[in-house]
Amino acid sequence: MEEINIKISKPVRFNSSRVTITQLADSLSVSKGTVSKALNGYGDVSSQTKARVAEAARRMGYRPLEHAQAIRTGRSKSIGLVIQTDEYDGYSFFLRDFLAGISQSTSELGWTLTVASSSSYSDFKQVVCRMIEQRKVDGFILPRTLVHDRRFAFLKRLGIPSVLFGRLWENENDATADLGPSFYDIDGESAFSDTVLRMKAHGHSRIGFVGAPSEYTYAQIRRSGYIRGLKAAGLKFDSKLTVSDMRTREDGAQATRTLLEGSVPPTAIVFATDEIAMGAYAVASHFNLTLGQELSISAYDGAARGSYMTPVLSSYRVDMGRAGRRLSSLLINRIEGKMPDHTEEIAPAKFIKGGTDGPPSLSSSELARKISHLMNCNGSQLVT
Amino acid sequence: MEEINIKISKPVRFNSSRVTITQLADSLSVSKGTVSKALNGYGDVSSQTKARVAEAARRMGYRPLEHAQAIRTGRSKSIGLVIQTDEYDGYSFFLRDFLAGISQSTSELGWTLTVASSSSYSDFKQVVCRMIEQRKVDGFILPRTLVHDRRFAFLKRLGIPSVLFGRLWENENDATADLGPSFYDIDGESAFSDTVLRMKAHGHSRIGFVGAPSEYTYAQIRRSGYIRGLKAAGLKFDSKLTVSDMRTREDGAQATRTLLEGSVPPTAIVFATDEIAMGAYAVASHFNLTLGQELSISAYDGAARGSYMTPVLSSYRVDMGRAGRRLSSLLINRIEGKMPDHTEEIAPAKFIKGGTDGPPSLSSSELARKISHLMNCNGSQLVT
DNA sequence: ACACTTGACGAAACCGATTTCGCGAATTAG
DNA sequence: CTAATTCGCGAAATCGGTTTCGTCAAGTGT
Repeated sequence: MEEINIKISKPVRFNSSRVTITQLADSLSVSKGTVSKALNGYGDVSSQTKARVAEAARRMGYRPLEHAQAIRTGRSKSIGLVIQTDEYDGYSFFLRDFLAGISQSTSELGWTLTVASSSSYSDFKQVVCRMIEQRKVDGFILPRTLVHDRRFAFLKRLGIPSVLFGRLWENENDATADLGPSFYDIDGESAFSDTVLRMKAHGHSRIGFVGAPSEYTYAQIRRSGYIRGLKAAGLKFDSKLTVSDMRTREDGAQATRTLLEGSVPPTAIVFATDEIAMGAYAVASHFNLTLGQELSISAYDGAARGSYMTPVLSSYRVDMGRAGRRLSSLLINRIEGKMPDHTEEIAPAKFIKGGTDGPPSLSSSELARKISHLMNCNGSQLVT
Repeated sequence: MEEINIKISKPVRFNSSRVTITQLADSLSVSKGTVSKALNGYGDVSSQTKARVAEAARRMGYRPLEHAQAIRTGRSKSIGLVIQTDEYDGYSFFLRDFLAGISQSTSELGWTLTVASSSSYSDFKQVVCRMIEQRKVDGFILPRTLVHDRRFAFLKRLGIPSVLFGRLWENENDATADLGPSFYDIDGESAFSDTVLRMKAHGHSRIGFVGAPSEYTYAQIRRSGYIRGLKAAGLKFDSKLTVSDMRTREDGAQATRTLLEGSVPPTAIVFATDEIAMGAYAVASHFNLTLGQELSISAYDGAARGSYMTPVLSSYRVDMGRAGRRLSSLLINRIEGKMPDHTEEIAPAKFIKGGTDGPPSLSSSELARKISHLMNCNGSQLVT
């Protein structure tokens, strides 16, 4: 009987240096089923084996191929973000920090961030369907919630998990045990309430408000903060001191002008966003009013946009990186079932003192007189 | 022989409404191998069968599951973008349009966009390796190229396709047939050359330049455009009229001041970015100079950032959406082999006339006199 | 007319995981 | 001490595709 040396050379395809579950199983002389079960915490494996497998996996640097997992489990370990190109370019200033926050936390948890864009609601639906059908993502982060947010309703109907940046406003499901969506939001209400109180403390008693487009939840929240502040300050709400649905700097200028030309004008105006507030600078300079003295203004925004102005706009800063991080881990934990279906988190905004608010140097009637005088002299052309 | 009716009820797992290749194959009574080969254009299938399969696929709305393809082919039909959080927040203004452009084109081609972020170069390497190892992406778009871009070199070494937004500057592989990276870029050189010529046409003859951080390719390109413009205008380069490596608005103010306090100050200054140029406003107001008359300035940026200033900054606008779209389709076509490995595309920037450039109302020496007079009176405190 | 290529397709292996199922050993119950 | 569970694990099916290989029929050369 002769001995034959047979060398079976497995076709060692260049495996791009990944360790597969088969290699790991072979090296432990167990089946790959056992390895899989051990790593996924089935009760089916002895704790001793579990430890051996875990140790070997760590040592060999094994990481399961998520594509392969996805085809069996239907989970892709990826979350989706659809940026909307159809809306006013409001949050483009914060987008970078927001994205960085999301992707940072996502990647720390071993997940992936998939970004798409949509130019309309029907586009949104299409994009989402494609991603879901292809199982590219397991859930979505929805930024910039609307009062009646069809996006959330749509995803909910499809059974796709989502978390919102911002709240819904409506209470459509009040009778049921349905708790509504999970969200992370900034406490805009307190910020605006505080702003009013601060103005009151400066000595203002006529305080105006210029609101953002009312379809956005944040617009409602900021407005109700303004009203809460008035109450707390013992001032009464005067609809002649408020304007709504402003969007751009030009809108803001127009609104400021409208308020100032009233018979009893406000000596302080609170703006829903920095963008809108920036319109006030042109009007103030047109009426020759020193901001922070003859007219006080304050606003709110996620970024230091107002810091480009002179004087620097008093405003609130939002930590968008944190928002992204929290939302991402909220969503992932929820998908993995590590967290109750319903979570709410509300973070404070941070006041950034600028030079545009202070004690009024003119009373409302003095201000009215100054303005009407200028109107008579100058006509009404105004460069924004 | 009795006939037995056996009803084999396949376990109809809820397949989330996807059509699988098996279903498609069954409905055509061919094997799934044939279907796959037909759809992927193998020569192994008769053109008649190909047509039948294609027709049925269309009719049934079959779309192969990309995860499943990925585990066999190693291709995930997804491109990656790593946004960098470690650099000055320069392009955050354009990020939204850029992203929207990328994802739009990506999605039109049936691909996906995966976004990650990194806070350093070594972080970048890690992030990239993870994505590659997991075969999450087939290639990368690299924004904001550096003169010596280690990111590109790194990916090239790994054999991962990439396209750059911006060029490299170095010519490291001149002797070889290596053509360097594919890129899309904006013709900043012409923009700056044109700006100098425009200033010359206004009547300026001392034209300064304030440059961006020299590690960025765009900084080199803009600077060389400035120099080309000087040559074309018949002016000679004076190193006392240029400053480099500026980044922020404060840097810009400092640079402006340095240039203006020279013995023969420039009557016009060209800034590499809007951000830097915005520092000039404070200096101009400090020295009581009217922009667009006593001092002309012009800049360049991807966004209308300068439009927040009064007067509006004369500048260039870049179509970031288009950049994103082109880069994405460039990369995808290249990965699919439909395009040569090397492609260059250079698009023009669009001049946006503001109010900060015009004929000089003072000569350089008059300007110098005015400034030195103010310096003697005012001391040198300057608020930016 | 016969060997020889070529064309078109099915069967089956494969990619890298998860999950079901069944079996033998160890443990518990009666 | 035997019967019934429970435990731990391997074998094999599965997910939805791609790719290799073998086969059989039709077409070609001499």
